This record gives sequence, C-alpha cells and structure tokens, in this order.
Amino acid sequence: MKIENLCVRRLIGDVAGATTRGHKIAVKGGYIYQTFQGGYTLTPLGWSVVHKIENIIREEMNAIDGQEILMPVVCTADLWRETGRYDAMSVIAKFKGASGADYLICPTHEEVVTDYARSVLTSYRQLPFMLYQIQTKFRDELRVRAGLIRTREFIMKDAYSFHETQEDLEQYYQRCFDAYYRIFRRCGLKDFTDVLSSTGDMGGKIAHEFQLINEMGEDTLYICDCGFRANKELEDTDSTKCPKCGKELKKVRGIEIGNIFQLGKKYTDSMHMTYTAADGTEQTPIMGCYGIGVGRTMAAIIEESADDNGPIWNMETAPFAVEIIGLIDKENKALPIAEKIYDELRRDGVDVLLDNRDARAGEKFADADLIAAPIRLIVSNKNLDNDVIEVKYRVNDFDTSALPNEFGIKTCVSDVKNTITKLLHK
RNA sequence: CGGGGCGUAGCUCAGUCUGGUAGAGUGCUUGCUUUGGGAGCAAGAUGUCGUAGGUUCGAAUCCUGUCGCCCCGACCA
Repeated sequence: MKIENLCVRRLIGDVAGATTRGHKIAVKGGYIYQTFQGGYTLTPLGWSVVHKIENIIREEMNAIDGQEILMPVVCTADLWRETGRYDAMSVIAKFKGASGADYLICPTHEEVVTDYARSVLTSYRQLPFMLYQIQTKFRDELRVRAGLIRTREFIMKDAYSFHETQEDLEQYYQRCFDAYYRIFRRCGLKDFTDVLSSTGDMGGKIAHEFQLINEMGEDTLYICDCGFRANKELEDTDSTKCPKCGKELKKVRGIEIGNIFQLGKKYTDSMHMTYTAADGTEQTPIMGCYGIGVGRTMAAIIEESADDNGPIWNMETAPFAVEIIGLIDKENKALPIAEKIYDELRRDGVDVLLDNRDARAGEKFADADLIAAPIRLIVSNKNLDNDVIEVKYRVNDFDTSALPNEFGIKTCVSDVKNTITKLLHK
C-alpha cells in the first residue's frame, strides 16, 4: 500500500470529544471513525489490527480444540423466550419484522448456539466439544465511553463448551483460562490479570474476568498479596479486608477484556438439550462460555502501549510489518530505490507501506509513528552514500538493542524478512 | 433515563450576551523556493451557521420544538 492511497484520515492537533489517551490516539491515527454514538467504523488501519487480534484468538481457540462457526446476528424472539431472557435482559435491541415477527439483535449467543448444539448432540460419545465465533454483537447500553472501550456495537469472540460432567467442564475451563493468558500476551498486553467476577445476566456459579490494570478502566478490582483477586461487583462489601487472608485489599482500576463462565445447565435445561449417556439414561450437558471483546482489546493495547506520538504495536498486531520512507533529495536518488524495495517486499508477501510522498521528513516520521509499523526503513541520499538502508524499530515489549540499525541495499529484503521472524518469536 | 455542556469550512474553534447578512488557525488545490521530526512566499476553492417552525424590515445571534454529539451518574463485555 502506498500511503497516499491508504483511505485513512490522520489528524493534526486536538481530537474533540476524546478523553482517554487511547481514544485520542485511535482517532488521531485514523484507526476508528465514529459513525454514531456507540458505533464505530474500523478503518483499513483499525480493521487490520482487529483482524490480527482475531487471528491470534483463532489460533489459540483452535489449539484448545475449538470449532469455529458463524451464527446469525439477528434472531427471532422464540429462542430467547425459551430461556426467559427475551424479557429479562435489559440491553437487548428489539424490532419488528415486516411480517410482524419479534426480532432481536443478539447481545450474546447462548440461546442460538444451544439451539444448534442440541440439533447435533445425541450421544455422550460426542462430548465434549467447543464452538466459537467472532462476530458483531449489539447491546443497547445506556451509555458509551472512551472510544472502543464501551460501545453499543462491538466485535466479540464468544465460545461455548458442552460437557458430561462438572469435572470435565472445570478441566476445560482451565484450558481456556490458560489460552486467554497466551492470547493477551501475544497481543502485547502486559499488566493484565484474572479476577473472580459476578455472573450477571449469563448465569452459572463461577466466573472470571480478564482485566487490564489501567487507570482508564471502568471496573474496580480488589487485589491481595495472597493471590485473591476479585471485581468489586462481586466483593461489594464495606470491608476492605481480604476474605481469604484478612489482610488489607489493594484497589485498582481495570479494563475488562475477557470473561469466562461456568454456566452449568441454565441453558441446556431450559432449552431441553439432552443426550444418551453410557448407562442409557437421558442426560443434560453442562455448559461453559468464554468471551473476548476484540475491539476493546485493541483499545486496551493502545491505552497501555503508546507514547506521545502514537500507539506501539508488536509484530503480531501492527497494521503493517514494515513502512518504507523515501526521503526527497535533489538528484532523486532515494525515491526510486524505496519503491524498488517496496515492490520486492510486496512480491514476497510482506505487509508493507510505502511513503514516497513529496513531503518533508518530519511529516513522514510523524505519520509513521501513528501507523507504528515495527520496522521502519528510511531510504535517503545520506544513507545511500554508505550503501545502507537505515532501520528504526517501534515495537511493544521487545528489546531491539541487539537488532541491526541498518541493512545492506543488496540484502535489504532478506534482512527485513529475517527481522520480522525475530520480532515474531521473542 | 436524571444532571451538566456543545452543534458555525475537512479538522480545532471565534462570532451568539448586545440581531444588520460569514471569520481565524490548520488542512486542501496550483506555482516557485525548500526538504532528516508536521517549512516559506504567492494565488485559489470551500459553509443551505444541525434541523423545523416562530418573532422581526432583517436571525448564526432572540423564542419554541426536534435531532445529534460530549462529560458525570444509574446499567453493562
């Protein structure tokens, strides 16, 4: 992609209406565009990051035997009346179809997935299994906040597992728990943790949230040295003492990026999902569900990892792996070489952005900081005289001190590819 | 849904109190100079002042309705 053709508007100066650092940067860098209150368009840049986060999630969900599906965004009310949530859940957006049918935009998919799973399940031999999707949800929240931190429409990875026994659910719950740590680490998040949480509208007994510890967060967390960690929602007492060890609890703010629930039989019971067990009796499976806010995860990354000039991605999440900046010179030496390296990298399938604009260096550097490709190649007259391409790194959570700060002109393409590999395997 | 605030050029805003027919900065276009952290000079384009109605000789400005957006609260991933 050439930067002039990248359909993204970056802003200079203040962003009206944005209050948190992450929100300002996301708008200033042109990652998100507000279409309406609580609804954002993900720009080519923002969508690229989201897509990369989604792929990390896919890999880790598949690694714990998840099976990806796609369910409808909209649903008729009948399924939701089976569980009683059509009338019980406050955030559901409802509408009437042309025929007068009651529809809703799904705020979550327990009913829909259970309907599918019950159509498949007949025998205990099929258990356990986990189904997941990455899809848009809509919750008609009373209030939105801070860009992608709290929206009405949002992309969520939602996963649902079905089990014969509570022990099997607990074992799988732990696998998913561990997968979440891998996902968030790969996304470049650093200061995150799990906390006990309330089960809210989902039901069930045990639930954990994954929270990025951050001042901008909406949630208050209680944390104790003994390992006890809980959302204030759950442990909402006047006491500031740890219920486990009695010591004083620490209070921090968090951004909720994921949550997992041991649902039990709330949905499988009310929706009459059954199978024949080994002993020939009819049984109801036990269910778990596992969510990640995908857009919110992007927002959380920016909130945590950014400097005054823009976001700092890692190689797994950056919208471009490489940005090539060609600097203007009188003899027009640098630009053609920048373009040539660009063509070669592109031919090799590298995610690369070229900035050969007729613009000053400062403007190009400032834009590069906002786009934040981990590898920045600077092609200039000055460097070409030494037969080198200058390299700058902008990487979250990676010590680049051992990496070269220049590549040879002849070896540039393979040097770039080697460096990408290094940045991916830290 | 309660409380507060705001809608004027692509963006950030002034002008509204005290009515007289549209501004600044920045961005954009063209030319020349410049070119390693958002350059300089010159010329140029850009608005039904959110919207509907009312008052008035005359409304961005006053009045009423309505829509949208921001912040705080309650609700929630």
